[in-house]
Amino acid sequence: MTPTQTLLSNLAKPAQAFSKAEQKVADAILANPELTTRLSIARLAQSAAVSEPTVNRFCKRLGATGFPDFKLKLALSLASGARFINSAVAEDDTAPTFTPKIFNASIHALEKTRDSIDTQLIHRVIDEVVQSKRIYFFGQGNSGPVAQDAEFKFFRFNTPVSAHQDPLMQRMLAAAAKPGDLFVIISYTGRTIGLVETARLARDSLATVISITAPASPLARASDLAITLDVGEDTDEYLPMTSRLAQLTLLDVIATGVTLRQGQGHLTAPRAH
Amino acid sequence: MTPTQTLLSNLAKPAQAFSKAEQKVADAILANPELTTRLSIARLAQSAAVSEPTVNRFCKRLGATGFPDFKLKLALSLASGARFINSAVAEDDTAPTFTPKIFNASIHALEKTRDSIDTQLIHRVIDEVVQSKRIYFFGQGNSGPVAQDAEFKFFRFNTPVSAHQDPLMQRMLAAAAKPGDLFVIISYTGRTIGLVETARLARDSLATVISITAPASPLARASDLAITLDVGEDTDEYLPMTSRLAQLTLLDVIATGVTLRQGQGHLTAPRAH
DNA sequence: CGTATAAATGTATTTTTATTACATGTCTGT
DNA sequence: ACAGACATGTAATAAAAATACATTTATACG
Repeated sequence: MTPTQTLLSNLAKPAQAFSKAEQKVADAILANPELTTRLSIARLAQSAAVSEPTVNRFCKRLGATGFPDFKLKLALSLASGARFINSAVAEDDTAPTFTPKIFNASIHALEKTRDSIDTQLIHRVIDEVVQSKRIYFFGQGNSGPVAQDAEFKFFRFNTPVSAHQDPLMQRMLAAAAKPGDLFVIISYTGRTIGLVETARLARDSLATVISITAPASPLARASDLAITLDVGEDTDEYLPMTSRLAQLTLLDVIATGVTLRQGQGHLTAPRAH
Repeated sequence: MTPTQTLLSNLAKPAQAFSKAEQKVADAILANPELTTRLSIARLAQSAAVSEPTVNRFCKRLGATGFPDFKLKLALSLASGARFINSAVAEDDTAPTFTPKIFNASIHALEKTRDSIDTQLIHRVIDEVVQSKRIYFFGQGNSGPVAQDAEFKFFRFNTPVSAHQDPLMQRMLAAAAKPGDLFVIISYTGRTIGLVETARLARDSLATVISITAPASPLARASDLAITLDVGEDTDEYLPMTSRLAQLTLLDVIATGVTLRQGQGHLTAPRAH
């Protein structure tokens, strides 16, 4: 998905073994990356106080075929907000520094999701939603609020809808499911045993199960349709989960799709609170 | 914010009064925009079957200073998915077209929020959170799930925390508040009378009230500290609310700030479901 | 319908920009 | 201190883009 946009982050990495002159080039670029994308090799060389071939070699070392290609990749990496991505929140961060980092992490998660969504699958999910007689949104833990948010969103349609966070209640509802019921199960990991069993129960009762979960997870396999979100590893110690946002937006997409399908419009319902 | 990235959309617009040769150029670019960003003016001219100066003039007509600048802007507009930005969801949209639109709207909301956040205020909010003995998150309707999400997030800290969506319960808790209690009230409009009264009640009981709400709203005025989010007008008929995402991310920011302040780390708590 | 005029497009040239080849310098290890 | 490798710069070459200008094509008007 996201291509070779590690450029800027590579640049900033202190681990990079740059030679003296190359470090000067890196510094000059970092001083004003935006500007650099519009500079000629001669001007950049001048502002870094090195020769033109040094700049050229620098570009090639970073994986570009030449200076113009480098500028292109730099511009791309700037556009995608990559300057903060990968930049973990550190112990010594303060509000002005970690705030944009967290927002950028969220933005990045949405961009990644946007670029990896299978729209054909979305189409089929919308089909199922439109055809269903009853919709249940299930989520546990962090995904609970997401399910509840979905309930609010889908409340506008004619189909009865409810959200449930309690595992026991989920299980009971799944066991009592009827054909025409649609269960939308939201789980980041897709490995919560209770939810997987609930999905199986619901399918055994001939209801339809759609999950929003991790690729190749047990839950995904146990579902009729699985929208898989690979938001990223959330490896970073201080960065909070961004998966919720992707899940929420995905549900926005589905709700919008249903609205359009029904041709009756009006997601512009009252918007209190 | 988002700069002059209307380039691609301008290109595709049939209304554009291009001359014959220029239309050929536009077609050639549209046929493969990605590739075009790496082409020389000579090659593009060749593939469009026009002369090089025609391409150059074409670029200038579209607001670029020349061909390289044009390529740069084109690349930027591709990277940011700008082909969909500004484009409202329309009746005849299908999954492949409205999906990126909705994601872009969400991304845009986060970008806007990121760029308008008062980090000094965030700093003070973090102070309050750290000093509090007890935290309540209140939200009604669409903000209910946000409050609940916050509860999950703040659960990791030592301070007792709970989220409440029921207006009556909110009111009761506010009336029974004690100094050292912190009420975080989330409301998009900031005009829900119940919530405003709840805020007053809590302050009368000498508790601290922080709101995440609309600028210059009654709730903002009734709070000790108000983080105001002006996400935008949500004017578009089919685009769903994006404010929740901004609220959620903002709470992420605060939680991260608290974690850093406590110097004990570990937002990397178990991440099930 | 033809001519004048303006607009559009192309050709040839110049200028700018990027790359390459090669020479010089600088560091490393013995 | 010196051989060798590596880094950097100088100068020449090649490529790309922009410009000036010529030619063609369209348009308006008598």
